[in-house]
Amino acid sequence: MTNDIRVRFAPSPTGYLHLGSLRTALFNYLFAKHNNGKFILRIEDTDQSRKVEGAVENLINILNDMGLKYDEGPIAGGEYGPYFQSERLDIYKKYCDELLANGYAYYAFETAQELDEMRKIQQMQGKQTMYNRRARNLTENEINEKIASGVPYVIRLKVPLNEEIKFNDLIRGNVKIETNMIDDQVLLKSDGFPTYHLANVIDDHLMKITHIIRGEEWLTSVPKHIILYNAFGWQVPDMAHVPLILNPDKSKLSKRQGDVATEDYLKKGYLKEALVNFMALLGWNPGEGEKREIFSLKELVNLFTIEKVNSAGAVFNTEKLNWMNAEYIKQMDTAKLAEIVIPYMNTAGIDTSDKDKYNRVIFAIKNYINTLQEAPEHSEIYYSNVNLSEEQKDILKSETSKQVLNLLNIKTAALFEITADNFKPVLNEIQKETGIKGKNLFMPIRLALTSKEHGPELGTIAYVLGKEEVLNRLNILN
RNA sequence: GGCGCAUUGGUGUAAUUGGUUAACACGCCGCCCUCUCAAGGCGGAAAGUACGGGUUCGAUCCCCGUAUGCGCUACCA
Repeated sequence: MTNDIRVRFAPSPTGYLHLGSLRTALFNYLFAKHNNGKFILRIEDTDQSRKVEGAVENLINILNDMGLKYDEGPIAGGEYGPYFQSERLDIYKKYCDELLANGYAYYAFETAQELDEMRKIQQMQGKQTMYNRRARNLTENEINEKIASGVPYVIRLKVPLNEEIKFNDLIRGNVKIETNMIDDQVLLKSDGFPTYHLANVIDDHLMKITHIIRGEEWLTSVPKHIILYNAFGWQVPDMAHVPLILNPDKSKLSKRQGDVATEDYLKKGYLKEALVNFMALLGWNPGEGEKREIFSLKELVNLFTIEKVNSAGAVFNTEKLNWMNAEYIKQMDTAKLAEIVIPYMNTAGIDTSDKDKYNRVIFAIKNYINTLQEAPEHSEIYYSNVNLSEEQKDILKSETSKQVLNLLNIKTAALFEITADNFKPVLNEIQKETGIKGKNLFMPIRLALTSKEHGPELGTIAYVLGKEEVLNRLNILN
């Protein structure tokens, strides 16, 4: 690549990784890796009131967990650190002073209450709510006096009036906004911390970010950023605003309508590979006749281009996720599956210490589960005692049932052991010898072995239970 | 309210630089397999591309308007 591609994922540490953020991170990662570029993690922790303990560690862990390893960032380090915005305060201050000196920014002294009132009045008048830019008219003396007497202040962006800002979004094409509609955004808060707008422009430039890929919610603030880039005389990076992820009712994906944290889905037993695969296809696809749906991270890296990202929001469809997760589970090595399912089994009170049996259980349930969390319920028949209802007992009391079960008992006892495929022939023998077939043959056995009308084929059930347990369950009936 | 963005079956998407019987996947329905439930195999219903105007010999694709949805409208990101 001629010039090095550098992108960043810049979350604020909220304590968990929102699915929308996951996808933004994923797209950044895919774009970087596809272009042999660098993927940078930067922590946007400029809001002191929203600090969450341990959030950053968690974020880093989950990102790594998902396979989205960053090249530069907290802990990993890099040439352009620090990667915490809270540790870059002096940098922001310096550039802010530069803006002030060159007339691109100005001091303002309104209190939060005053601004609230201003907005309320504007609202009542049906006007657009924005700062009325009145501090632009303060004289130098007034400003100096206020600062000297310790009045708290912020620094605002002096938005050029009566202009039109145009930019080209890699996903949406041309976008234009009148500067008169743009607020004189606060750049530096009264606590000395920068706002997102200031910090992100400075950091992206200093960190040599070439492409900004972020959520659609930022689209309307791009002009503010462009004004800043221009004020500094910096080149504006390319931008791509990815569509939002939506609830089934098309509102923005929110907690109220289900889980939104990546961690929640991992906990529920969705595989990270499946989750990544699924999220990638939300708002993006390789196009051009590509018929596959299942892609590894590596394949995604190969195929990903920003131009193929959609511009409309995408509904998060849990049913498709379930299907995809089931696909990954089916393809997974059984031993590996057995291992990662253990915690789910143990929480559900299933003892997995008999490894031989446990592995047979996993083999049997592999095609039945969409998520790891569903494993215990499908394993129950192999571990819990048979518990028949009165109705089921009646079925077993019938003449044919007795005949079948007695014969099965004898024939099973005669087997050295039950294997994956020697039980079915036994059933065939019984059918031949007794003339009983179909439901009358199989259902009594199914009930005797599991006390359930539904389940895997009997050969599998018997194999999982093993000879001893099959005989146990048959004998309990007597 | 203002500004911005979006709009292909229920959902996710596809459709060479405007010309296709509008394709694929999930879901749904049916059939096969089968003792049952899944899985798997086969097939089906489901959009004429939000609506209305243009441009064009011809628009899912280009332009305008309307509607709807979403986003932004903080000393939050």
